[in-house]
Amino acid sequence: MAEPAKSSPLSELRIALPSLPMRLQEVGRFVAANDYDATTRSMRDLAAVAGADPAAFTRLAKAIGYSGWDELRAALTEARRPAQIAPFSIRAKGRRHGPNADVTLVTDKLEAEAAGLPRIPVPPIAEAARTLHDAKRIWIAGYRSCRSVAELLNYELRLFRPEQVQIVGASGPDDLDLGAIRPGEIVIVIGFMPYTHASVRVAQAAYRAGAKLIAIADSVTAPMAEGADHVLLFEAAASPGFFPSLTGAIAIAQSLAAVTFSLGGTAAKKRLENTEARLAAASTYVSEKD
Amino acid sequence: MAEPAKSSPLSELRIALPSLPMRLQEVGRFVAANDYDATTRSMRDLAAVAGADPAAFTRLAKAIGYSGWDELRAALTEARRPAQIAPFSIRAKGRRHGPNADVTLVTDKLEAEAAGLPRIPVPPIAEAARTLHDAKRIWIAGYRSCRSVAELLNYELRLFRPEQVQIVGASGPDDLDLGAIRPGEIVIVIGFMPYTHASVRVAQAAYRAGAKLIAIADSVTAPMAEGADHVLLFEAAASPGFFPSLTGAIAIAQSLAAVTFSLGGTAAKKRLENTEARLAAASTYVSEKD
DNA sequence: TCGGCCATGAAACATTTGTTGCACGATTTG
DNA sequence: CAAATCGTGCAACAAATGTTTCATGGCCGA
Repeated sequence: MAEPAKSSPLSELRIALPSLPMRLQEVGRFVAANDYDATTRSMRDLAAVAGADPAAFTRLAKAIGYSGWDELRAALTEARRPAQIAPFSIRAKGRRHGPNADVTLVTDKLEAEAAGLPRIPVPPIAEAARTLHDAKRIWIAGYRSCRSVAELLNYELRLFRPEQVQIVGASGPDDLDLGAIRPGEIVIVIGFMPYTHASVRVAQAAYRAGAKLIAIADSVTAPMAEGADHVLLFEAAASPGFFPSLTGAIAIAQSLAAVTFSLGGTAAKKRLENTEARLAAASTYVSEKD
Repeated sequence: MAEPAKSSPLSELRIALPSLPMRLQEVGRFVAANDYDATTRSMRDLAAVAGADPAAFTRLAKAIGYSGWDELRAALTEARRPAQIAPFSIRAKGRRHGPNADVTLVTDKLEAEAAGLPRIPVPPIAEAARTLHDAKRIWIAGYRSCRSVAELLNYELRLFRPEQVQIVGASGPDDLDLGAIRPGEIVIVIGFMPYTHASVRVAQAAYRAGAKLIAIADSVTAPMAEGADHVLLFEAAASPGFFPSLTGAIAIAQSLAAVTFSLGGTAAKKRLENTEARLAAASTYVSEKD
């Protein structure tokens, strides 16, 4: 059942790609990677650049269900056609229902989130980063959906501060880690309404241990923001939909990591390079090829 | 006066327009108003649509200083070519210093990310959500920084599809899960450049198992996007800073979950309520108080 | 090992492309 | 008023485009 999602010619191409002969795969990849040239330049031109036979393009088009290269190109051209600026009257009406209410929902969501990002107060982020820069040890805590933010922050910070950063509860019960917090260390807690007990406990533990606390939250009245040295605010409820949005929190986390890295100067850069070299040596990544 | 700013062929055209013969003015205006078609369709096609003589296009091109229509079109094509992703050497330069370079950095970052969100192609998200809606089982895979996206998606989907969603490698080696993938199931892989081998392996396993594949990636040429039934694109390199941005990927993940939930109708709502009730019973949340 | 099949590149094909020469009418100039 | 000039459409042209055919070479099954 269910259509194979032939939304764009490019997706049709991708779907069919693995089952094609090798040469057609090459050509197909080339088209996917250079679809702009595919729509503007001639088949023979493309063949010359791609180092392939012109006929391969025709065969590719037929292989994925078009009558020929011309038809494939026409489809690519239409798919690429710039969206008209919405006539405003059209956008207002018919929201919510209709055949593609989904698309409207997502569009609204993205717009709302995009609008929310510039409203994030920036100076506290820079200040918090300076605190992180001086820290000997950094604990990060986030629960439920905020766990994703915590892990991203943990990951990025560890790229250039490997031994000094860790997630609360990563290697055992939270309480073990909470007991290990020392004065002068830093605890970052991420959370928004409704707040989990666990995150509040971390915040309290930090306070009791004499550690500095950075709260990434949706409100200054959030329980984990009480007594925090830095509160970084984002708008969780800014976008439509049923779940609060984490886009702002992610943006903050990334900014925090970026500024902290930049404060680290050459030392941080060096450590990042080491980490990357290690990953490359372990062949974590797919090597580049054209 | 100096040169009249011949930045783009279109402005050259506009400048020369008033001094041209009437018919050429018409054609010139048509080209200016339909420059996308001018780059993609043939001269004769355009002439038919514009209701003009094909020769007029050649004459127009010569009148504004080009050797012929081909050269004008080439210029228009280049002017329209989508911006490349920053070549990395350029991105590093500039900014960097000054009293509050940090604040500037973050502000730029947030702005760039905000600008990137509306550029996310929405229809594929809605389509992918429909596929998810029909799925019996959903696997999610993301490695390194993309793990955070994978976990967020996993979390949100499990709120209303508890038994049907799981992260690849969550409870053992990846390979155990990869062997368990069945035809008709769905695999979601998140990744951007540089791509990890692990994510590519998951995508291949999905393909081999006959499962549907949804790729959330920064490019249609991403290895895990090959053969994917749906590719959801975001701009990882859109923002300044040293790490790619995951904001777009997070926004996509959230949108995907939101649409899938809305497709679930009352059944999904019911299950969400059950989950929330269970969490409340376990007193996960801090009770509201003012 | 043989025979059929498929993938692939080169060349020939008909079609379409951009261009140019020509004729006709309008406009300007002496 | 006549002659020259310019703007314009039409049609023929050579060049290019996309397609098809054919011969070749490799691969797999019998």
